[in-house]
Amino acid sequence: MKERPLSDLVFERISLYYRCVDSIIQNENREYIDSKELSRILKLDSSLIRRDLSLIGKIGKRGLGYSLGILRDNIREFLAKNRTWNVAIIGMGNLGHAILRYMIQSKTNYRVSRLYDNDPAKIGTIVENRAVENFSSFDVSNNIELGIITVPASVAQNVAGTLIEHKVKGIMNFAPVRLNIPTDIYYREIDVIRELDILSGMSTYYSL
Amino acid sequence: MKERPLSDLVFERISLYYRCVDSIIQNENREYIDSKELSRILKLDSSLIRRDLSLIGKIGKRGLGYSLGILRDNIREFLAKNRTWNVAIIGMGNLGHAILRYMIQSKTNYRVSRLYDNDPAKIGTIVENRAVENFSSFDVSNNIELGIITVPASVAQNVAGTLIEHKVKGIMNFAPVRLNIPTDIYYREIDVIRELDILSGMSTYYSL
DNA sequence: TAGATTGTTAATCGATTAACAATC
DNA sequence: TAGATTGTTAATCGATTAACAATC
Repeated sequence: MKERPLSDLVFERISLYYRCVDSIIQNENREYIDSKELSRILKLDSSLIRRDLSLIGKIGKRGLGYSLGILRDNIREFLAKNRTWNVAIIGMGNLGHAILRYMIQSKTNYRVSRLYDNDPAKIGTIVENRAVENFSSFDVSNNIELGIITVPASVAQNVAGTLIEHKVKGIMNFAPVRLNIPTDIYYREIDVIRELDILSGMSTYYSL
Repeated sequence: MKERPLSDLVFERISLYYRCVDSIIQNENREYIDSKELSRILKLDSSLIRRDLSLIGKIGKRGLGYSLGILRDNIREFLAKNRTWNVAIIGMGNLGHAILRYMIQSKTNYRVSRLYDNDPAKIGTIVENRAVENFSSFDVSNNIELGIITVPASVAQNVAGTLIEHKVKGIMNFAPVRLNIPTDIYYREIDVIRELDILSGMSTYYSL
């Protein structure tokens, strides 16, 4: 494995460029966009955008900017969005349900192919055409590459342990706890309450 | 208003300390924790933790560490979690519903006091004891301080415009689009698909 | 007191921005 | 060609880490 020459921040921004470029292609009929306009839309320095994009390749045209189509295709390849990724959701409470439905309607390259829970009342039920399975039957042969954890905080580390054993490539955790994940498995955490704490904290601090 | 001496990163970490300390208080019966142990749990340098906490006050005890109770109380005050914040959710699709239920069950200092949508079929329905209101009737007198946007990307900026007019303090946006928000209103964005893109992008890049 | 850990300043590191030669 | 914008390197800025005096 490569050492880590690119920080998480770079991937965060590149995924942002993708979303932005894709949206422009969907909504406008244009050929090119330059780093100055991307800078205006995304509020990032145009130098930073050019440097980030140059990591993907020399995909710009000097004097013109970036072809929107070429830009989208190259970022898509860089982010490995040209293929389908199999995703499992572990924890079929409200949040798990909502994420499942959201992902179905979003029509992305992520396929939620398995649903898990450990509640006997939920196991075997069908949600959006998928049977909820017992998490203890989680297996490599499922071909799951990404796991979305939507279980309570108290059991999230255990769930992560199983995902790690089965060598998923990435884990997205919605439980309000920092999980211990080996560095070769990529990890993201989303905590809505913490986000609200940040908003209320900043707003209070700066209004004093 | 103060200039911005503290970056968003500081607030992100302080909210993390709160979650961690609160969880230890709930689950263990201990008096003190030191920066070295917090460092181990959160994987942040202990110097950074001490510097962050010193922004809140001289709340540690040299030789001993930090009293968990004092630590929690001080962070709670710093983040303005000692009082209830009135929150509105705009967009009562799957995600809006899930967030509402999640927030009710989490028993936090955030009260979801208003629900909005613009779909006539939803307006007037009752969800978790709250009537869904027409967003065009959104009003300052509602006393809403934080808005959670769970509408489609195409209308998110419009919704934000109304929230801005009514001077909410903070906006949390789940729509996959970067919103234009004045700097005196605090803004956070959560995009599940982008998070998956980051995971798959990092995992692919580093496995080459 | 001796041992330990904080609070804080100085040093380092890494990320962003500015500048500009290359080139479409 | 002239004008414009990229791609890239050097300069700057800001965040993190190391070090240590203060002190519980």
